[in-house]
Amino acid sequence: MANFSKTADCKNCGLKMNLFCYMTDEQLSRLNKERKEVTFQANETMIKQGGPLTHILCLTSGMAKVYIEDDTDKRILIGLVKPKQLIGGPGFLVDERNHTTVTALEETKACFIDVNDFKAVIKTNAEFSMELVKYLNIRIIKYLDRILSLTHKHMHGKLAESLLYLADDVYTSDKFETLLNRQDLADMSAMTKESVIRILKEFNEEGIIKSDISHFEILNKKLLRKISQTG
Amino acid sequence: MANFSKTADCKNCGLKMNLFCYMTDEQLSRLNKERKEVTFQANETMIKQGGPLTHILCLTSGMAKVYIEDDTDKRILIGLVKPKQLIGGPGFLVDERNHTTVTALEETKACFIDVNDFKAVIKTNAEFSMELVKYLNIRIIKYLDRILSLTHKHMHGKLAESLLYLADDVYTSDKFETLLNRQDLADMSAMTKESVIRILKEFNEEGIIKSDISHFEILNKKLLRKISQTG
DNA sequence: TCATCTGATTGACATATCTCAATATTTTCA
DNA sequence: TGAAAATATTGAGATATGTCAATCAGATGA
Repeated sequence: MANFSKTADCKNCGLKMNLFCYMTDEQLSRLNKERKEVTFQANETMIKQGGPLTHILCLTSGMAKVYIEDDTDKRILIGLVKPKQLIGGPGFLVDERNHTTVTALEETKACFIDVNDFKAVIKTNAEFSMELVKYLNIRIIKYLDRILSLTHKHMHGKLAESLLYLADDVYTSDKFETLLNRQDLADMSAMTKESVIRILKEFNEEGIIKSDISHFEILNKKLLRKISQTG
Repeated sequence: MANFSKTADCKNCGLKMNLFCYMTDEQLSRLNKERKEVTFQANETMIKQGGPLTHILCLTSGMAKVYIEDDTDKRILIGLVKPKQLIGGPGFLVDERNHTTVTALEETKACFIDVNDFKAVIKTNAEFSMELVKYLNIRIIKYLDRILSLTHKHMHGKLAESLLYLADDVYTSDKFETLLNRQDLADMSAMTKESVIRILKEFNEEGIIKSDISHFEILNKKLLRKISQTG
């Protein structure tokens, strides 16, 4: 199992930044000594909203989807998590509960970091604290953006935005294969799976994308961006 | 003009907490020496989204409304700010820009705290950093909640939620007078002002509230809560 | 290989919400 | 005070989106 490590490419990449860069060697090695790696199977729940927040998770392999849920069956997929990214934060120092549900999309490994170890680092490492504040602010900006998009954009715009997110931020390619199903795309875009299907069909007919069940290719990105912005 | 001060009642009240409690006397007095107080008239823009973030503002009197806007005229009112509360955070340590637009609802005074002074405190005061992380997490939880509400609730539920927010969090009374107009209520609830008017009328007819243009009284809070939850 | 199950697709229809225009009311300010 | 401007209200009609049920297609497993 891979150790937490400082990586060179993380300081300037927004949400993808690796907070561990800012830990001292000593802190990092303590974390590496204490942490426990766990393997989740596809579709397994890694974190359940409402449950106690005892650990922060850091993905080491695989991919997971992060949801917020309400009392009924309604939910929003707020993002996908990739290796090196942290999950399970918002309740930290607040109510020590999880505010998201995280599910493994495929076989996924994650390390459990005790929140107390995390606290200890904040207390003694101002550099790290600054980066954490930055990380949280990036998240806030992202969510504010999400509020605007999901409330004011029409279906075409919302779905276009989701596709761009997958291409640019998740799979970093305009051609990708995804494990997300139609309902997941719907949950990402705050619409129904039937609407997703209909608009995906339109996008295909208009030559904006080329997609089958799990394979997507963006053919006219400029137009897709425009739809995302004006939609 | 009142100085920043530690107040006894702020440690356990979520968003209303006063971060200054966690500063050392020295830090607080430095902040008090450096800060500049400015008076804004009603409807004046205090912070403009997209503009440079050079200062964090702290309200000392009055009230302000916080919006997020997109390229078109669409916007969401994400909250009201009262004295002692901070405004203008999200771009801090990220892109040093403002991500919200803040407008004075009435004559409002605010102190400008240089972001560098703010940074200096984080660097040297772990206790304060912890509280800042807590504060940001509370905000994240709030926004996640907002995403769910605004995307999945129907108009009745969204408006009920807005009214409860005003009564519980802003005016702390089930009977209140507000400077918000119908458009503001609409922007808060992600709907049109016409819809706000129609549903307000329904709520009045059903005896759930009693309202005229600016005066509101919640008569059946239990039902309003139920509408907010199931709506 | 077939039966079964799950997810994708399609279509018809219902409805929540917005748009726009007309009117009424309130506020502003000369 | 009265005219003008801004805001609130109402109604009719348009439309975006959801709902539900039927069908299809691919995956799974005995």
